[in-house]
Parts: sequence; structure tokens; C-alpha cells
Amino acid sequence: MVSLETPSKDFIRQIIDEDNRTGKYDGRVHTRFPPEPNGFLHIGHAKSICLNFGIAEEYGGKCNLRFDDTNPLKEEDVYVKSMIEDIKWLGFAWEDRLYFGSDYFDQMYDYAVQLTKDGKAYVDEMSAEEIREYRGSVTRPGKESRYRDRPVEESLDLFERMRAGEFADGQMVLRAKIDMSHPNMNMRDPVIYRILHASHHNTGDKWCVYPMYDWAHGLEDSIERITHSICTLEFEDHRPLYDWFLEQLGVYRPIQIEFARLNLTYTVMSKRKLLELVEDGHVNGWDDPRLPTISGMRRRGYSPSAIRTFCSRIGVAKVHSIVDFEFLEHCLRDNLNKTSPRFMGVLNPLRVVLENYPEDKVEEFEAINNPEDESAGTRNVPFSRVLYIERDDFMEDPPKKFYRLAPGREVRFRYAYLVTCKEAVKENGEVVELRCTIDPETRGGNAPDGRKVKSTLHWVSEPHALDAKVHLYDRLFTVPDPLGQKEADFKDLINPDSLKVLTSCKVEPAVRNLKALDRFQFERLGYFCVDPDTTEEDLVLNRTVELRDPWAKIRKQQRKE
RNA sequence: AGCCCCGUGGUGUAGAGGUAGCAUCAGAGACUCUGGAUCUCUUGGCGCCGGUUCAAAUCCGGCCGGGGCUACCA
Repeated sequence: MVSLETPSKDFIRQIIDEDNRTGKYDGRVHTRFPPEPNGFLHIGHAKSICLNFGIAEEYGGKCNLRFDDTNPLKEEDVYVKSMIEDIKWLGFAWEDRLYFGSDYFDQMYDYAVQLTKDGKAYVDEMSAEEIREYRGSVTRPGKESRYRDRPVEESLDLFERMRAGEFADGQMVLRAKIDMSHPNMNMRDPVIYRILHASHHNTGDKWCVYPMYDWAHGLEDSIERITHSICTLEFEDHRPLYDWFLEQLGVYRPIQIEFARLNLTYTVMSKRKLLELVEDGHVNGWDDPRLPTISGMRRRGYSPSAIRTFCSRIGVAKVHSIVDFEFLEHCLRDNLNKTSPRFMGVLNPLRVVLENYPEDKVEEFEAINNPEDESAGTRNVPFSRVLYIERDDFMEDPPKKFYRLAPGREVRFRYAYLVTCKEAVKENGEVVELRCTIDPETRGGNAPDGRKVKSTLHWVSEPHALDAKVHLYDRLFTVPDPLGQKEADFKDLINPDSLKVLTSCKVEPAVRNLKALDRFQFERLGYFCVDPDTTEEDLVLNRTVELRDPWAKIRKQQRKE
């Protein structure tokens, strides 16, 4: 019986529940993630990875990592390596189940021979153009090839010689014999083997005939005894063929289930478009932090956990959809808030001199590393007469709702003192320095008389400050759907401010202890991570995402008014 | 034009004949040594028409709308 309190499940998990209930696969759940190693993994793949590995985990089943490498012209080992790194980083394990479609080339070939023997496949010598012509169109039935009814023995002989390398690329192909007038184009005698005199990243020069996707994929699933073969919507029309092949061969049959791929606003997800951005130099490589690639997101400072949470919370369905970028950022902040140590850093420094603070005095204040995690402990931050604060934290002529520093106003310097601004020193009309005083009674940040201040600012002590270069990243495109614009090429819609480089940032000394890719928060600014390009001399930081910032919104509105 | 898939707040999803829920976004407020976090509240939705039924987001029919399919790619 079905439990009364069935938690909400997506349609795929509902199918699996039903299959488990009826014992279709004896209660086994075995999935696979089958990328073609011809590019880099992106957040869209992460959805599929989380789905396949996630389902296996939930049902106490297994998930294979299988590289679908049936086209030697496009596939390379470097992609295999990067994909393995990315999937591991996301936190999934396939134990000893790392497979390649090419592992099964012998079996696939044998099955093709069997199909031919059964009179259900034939060698066609028509050219690619002719085959295309004969296929007909979506509204017009196709025509049968003149080679379609050649004797089985002849096809067998030709196929054997195709494999032996007697023929040139494109000279002939092996085709399934199905139905040239089938309303589903995929069933109009699909090609299952083609000649390709190309070296394969795994099998080298052993083969010069390679199986097509439709032939290979179902067999790979069948050989691995996959139960639920989960793929994206564009393979829906291929399912009848998937089933047909396995049925004709009389072999084990998984079921194919299709779901909608992930789309995100303000970015592009197709491998081809990403490649274009990389090759044309619009971004700096596949791991550019502006890209939705796993490697780019890793370098940007995304956590595996945030990505996994996102993938599970967006759900799975068959409707085409575009998820708001803001939702990804929400999942990111939610995770980073709980896990990131805090530091103070000033992006656009403004010098502050505390006139009543002794010249050579240095104090240390204890700062909380993570208010969300007591076990993160505390650290000491040095304080002295000359400090830097954020330029944005001071206004000579503050508008309504600006709570920060202004002439005559008192604010708190985090963990330190209440500070009052006495004067703004200007050069050529620009504020270059603030002269301020502290209230010595407020050491630690609280006034004995109980008076309150409206805001707390972060600061960095000038003599102790570390210099840093900071990359500020913003969305890659200026519009939510860069590919949906009729009149414009998506590359013309790239946000010119997607990357800003700040070179004179000042950060507290404790940041020195961080390693490449370490994630942290600069209080009041956002989440950052250490860029791998960081050296002993040059500290390079990447801004992952800003903190939610109500003041920025107010400011924006005020400017409009 | 043929075949296949899909229509629930702005966005992403739940619902399986009986009070349309959750999340995000947006707006308002409380709290705060991060204008962060947290907490409270508010706006907003079943594509359309008909049928079945005491009762339809749900079942049936028609329409409208969106997407996919004509590689020796995957």
C-alpha cells in the first residue's frame, strides 16, 4: 500500500516508486551519468549529476559514471579528466564504476552483426546527401534505399570489410531496417555505424567504424543493467528507437525517462555558445568565474553544497523553464552564510586619522569568526591611529536613510570604538582623508551611557593592512535571456561591467593564512574566495556574490527620483 | 504540414475529484556591533471554451499557446 503521508516527489521518483512497488527491476535502482567528453561540465550538467547520483543514494542503489565516447572526432582525454575532477568536487562517488562507451565496442559490433543476420540491418552505399534526401521530411514520407533489400550475406560481408578498413570514410554505412515512412524521423532506417578513420582517445586505431548514439547508448545502458536511463527532453523522440533496438536484440531493457534541462537567466548554457565565448576571448578560459561551468563556479567561490542544494530545490519536470539567477544566489548565500569565516577588507579605501589616538599605539580587538558557527572561534584584529574605511561609508552631504559616517556623525567601528567624524579633508574637491576622534570610554564598541549609533563600519589598520587585488564579478549578460533576443547576437549583450578589477584594496592581516579557493566573507561586502593565481607577492581575491544590500536599493531609487 | 512532449502567482515547483500549498522575487515592519543573518506580515496563480459530476487545477472533448524532431553529432 502507498503510504498516506507521501512526501512530494518529482515524476521520475514517482516512476521509480511504482517500479519498486511492482518489482519491475526486483527493487534495484541503477542510474548513470553519461557525458560525452567533448567540453566542460556546467551547472546544467550538475542538475543531471545530482539527479542521477542523488536518486541512487536515496534508493540505496548505484550510479555509474560513463563517458559516452563514440565520436573520436570530438572527444579528448582532457575533458575526461576535467569532468572527473568536477564530479568529485561536487561530492559524488562512483566507486569502481567508471566506464566508457568504448569499453563495449566489441559487443556493440557483435550485436550489429546479429541485427544484420536477422535481416534487420543492411549496408547502404548511398552518399550522406542521398540518404538525407531519401529520408523525406517531417510531412513527407521517405523512400527506401536501393541497397535496402540486398542479401543478408552481402551486408554481412561488407560490414566486416568496413571494419577491416577496406573502405574510405563515408563510402558506406550500416543502417537499421525499420520503416522509411514512419512519422517519427528517427525510425526511418537510422544509421547505426559509420566509417571513421580516426584515432580514438581510448581505443587508439583499433577501430575505423564507430557506432552512432542511438545504437550505442541503449546498449551501454543494457550492458550495465541500468534500470532508469534518465536524459533530457530532446531525446524523447529517440525513445521508440531505444526500445526498438533492445527489443530486436532480445536483451535487458532499462526505461528511458526524459526531463527538462536547466536554463538560468543572465547566462547561456549550451556547450557551443560557451565555447564561442571562450574562443573569442570574451572570457578568460573555461574556468572564468563568470561562466556557469563547474570549474568557473568553483573558481568564483561557489561551494559544492550550494550547487547541490540548488539542484535539488529547483525540482525536476518536463516543462521548459528558466530559473531565476537570484534563486541560485539565494542558495549560495544561504550556504556561505553558515560556513564562511568573516574578515574585514576595504575595497575602495578612504584614509581615516583618529586625532585623539596615540601615534604609536596598537591595540588588538577580538573578532568573531562566524556568528552562525560558534565553533569557528575568534581572532584578533590590530587597530591603530590611521585606518582605512570604505569610501561608500562616508558622505559629506548624506541623503535620507544614509546611516553611515558623515561630518559630525558618530558610528561604530566594528569591535573597536565609537568614532565621530570631525572633518573631511579635500583636495581638488575630492575627499582624501577623514579626521575623526574616538570615545575612549567605548572600547569594544559599546557606550557606557547606553547611547546607540545607527551603523557599524568595517575598517583595516593602515600599518597592518595587506594589499590585495580584487575581481568584482557581475552577471555575464545584460538581459535575462540573451539567446531570446531576435535582433541581437548574444555576444553583443555581454555586460561590459561583468568584471571589474580593483588593485588597491586593503585587507586585514589574517587573510594571509588563507589558501587558494578558500571561501570567506568580507563583512558588509559579500563572499569572496582566494583566486588560484595568488602568489607570495600578489594576493588575488574573487568576489563570489554580494551580501543582500537594502541600502543599494534605496540608493538606486533615490537616484531615480 | 506530420509525429512527440508540455501549459498552476513574476520565477521554480506541489496537488492525482472535496479549503490551491511551498520556495524565491517584490513590498511593509520587528530585531541587530555586518543596512548581513533571523522573525512577522502583504501583494500575486490553475491558458481558453464546452462536457461529466453534488463537487473539476485534477476526468473527457475541442481550441489556443510554448517546445522538440528532417547529422554518417550526442
